[in-house]
Amino acid sequence: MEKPSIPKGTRDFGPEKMARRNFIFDTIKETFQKYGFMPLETPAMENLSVLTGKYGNEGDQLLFKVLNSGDFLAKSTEENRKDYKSLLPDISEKGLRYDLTVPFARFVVMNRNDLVFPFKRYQIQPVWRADRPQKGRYREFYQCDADVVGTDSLLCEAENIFMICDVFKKLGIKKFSIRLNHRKILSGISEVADAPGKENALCIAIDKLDKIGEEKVYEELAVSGFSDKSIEKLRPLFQVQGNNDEKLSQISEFLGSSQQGKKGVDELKTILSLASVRPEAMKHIDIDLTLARGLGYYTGAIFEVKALEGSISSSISGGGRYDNLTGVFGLDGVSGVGFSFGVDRIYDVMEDLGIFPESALEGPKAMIAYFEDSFTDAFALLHDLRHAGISTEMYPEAAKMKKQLSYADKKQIPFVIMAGPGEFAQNVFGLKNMRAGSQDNLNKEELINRLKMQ
RNA sequence: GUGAUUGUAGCUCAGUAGGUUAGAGCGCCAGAUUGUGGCUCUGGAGGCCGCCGGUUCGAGUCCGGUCUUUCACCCCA
Repeated sequence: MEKPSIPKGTRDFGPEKMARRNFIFDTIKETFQKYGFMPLETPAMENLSVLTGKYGNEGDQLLFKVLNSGDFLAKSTEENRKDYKSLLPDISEKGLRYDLTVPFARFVVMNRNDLVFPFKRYQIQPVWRADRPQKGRYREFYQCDADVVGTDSLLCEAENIFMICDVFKKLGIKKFSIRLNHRKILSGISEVADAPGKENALCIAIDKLDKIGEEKVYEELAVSGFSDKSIEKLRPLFQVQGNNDEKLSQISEFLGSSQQGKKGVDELKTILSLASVRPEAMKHIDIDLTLARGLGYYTGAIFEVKALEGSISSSISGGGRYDNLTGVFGLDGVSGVGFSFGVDRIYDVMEDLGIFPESALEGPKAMIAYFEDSFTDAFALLHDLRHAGISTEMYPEAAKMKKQLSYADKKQIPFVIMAGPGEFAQNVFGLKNMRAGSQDNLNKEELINRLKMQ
């Protein structure tokens, strides 16, 4: 006998975990819908032509490829078999989706004539990456994306911030910070540092600030080819402090005449002023010039969310604006803004804080415990209870009372209805509250009404 | 992709210097209690010691490989 196993970096989710995960998913879904987003699902597999080249060289390596069916090897040429890169197109033309954004862009392009723009969609599906697993990093994980495409309005950014606040409030995560920055400010910074073309290297280095410290960032910049002079010009950047308005005026000064930078600052000011209609949301927003976010396609405001309580410090949500999402698929000029919740990490944060509500358990409300002689009567009562909308089950066989109650206990079913022949004859049932250990005698109607109210 | 690390019962983990029959706690099953779960007591089941190969009279223990786990880097949610 071979011991069963699951692939590296994948997980099973048992009933308790699913109850908790569904609580998170449902909360996010409700919020997305409340803000007018419509659901979308795309296939697990995409054609490799859709996926490759969208995530950089690193990304292509992390794509799971799907082998063609049939005798694919026969179709390959001797020449191509020499190394795997040239062989690949012969043996694989499909891959598992790597994120939800690229399939979404593909969908928008394919359906551009039928969609109502601005188009708002949300999408909650698993994605796959052939990465090496680590703490909080899996080869299969869920993304919860919401994007709106076809408008430049900064209202969207403000709404994203509100959605984040709504979701975390509902989940019970009270202390979190939404770090906000702007890609054009970062461009402006690289202009000021006389290194206009090196924006990416600048972002990668700056993004590591809280992880490796200021001096190491300078070292990294030097390695990436920044001159000492450039680095020296960057120093004031790390001295920026104060509240959000103060930070923005300092960075405005730092950026001087940079047109790019000025536009970024102006946009952030607008977003802040829009967000100010909800003062409690403003408390979470934190302008942070060192926030870079890796994804290459962002061009406008970017933001990232971290929990400030508990021991999980990685980001639990994030997003930003992109000017040309669909350009690679031949549709230019579609601007959009989107963000995503990291469900796995939100789960970890909530577990760490012990804030999952008990109602997240998705078991039945009641169980009927009965005896051999009352099997048929119990089965009929079961139907009546379900018909009244009460989630109920009965133990499938007339086992010993101890066994039936123990089953209810383990499944954390809150109520057990004691229903033997005597009970049915007199229409008086024992309703046992498993939590309290107490028991009341009720007739069928009272029983149903009582359980409905619970 | 680079460098480490882990693997013993369903779970968490002991296992002395290589030496008969591999242990504990929790969980599971049964009974004490024939119509009442949790608590207690008694008993029981359950292990190719990750897998393959090597060293040895003898390997859970030492060596090599492989898979897996965890961690750092790269990158990322």
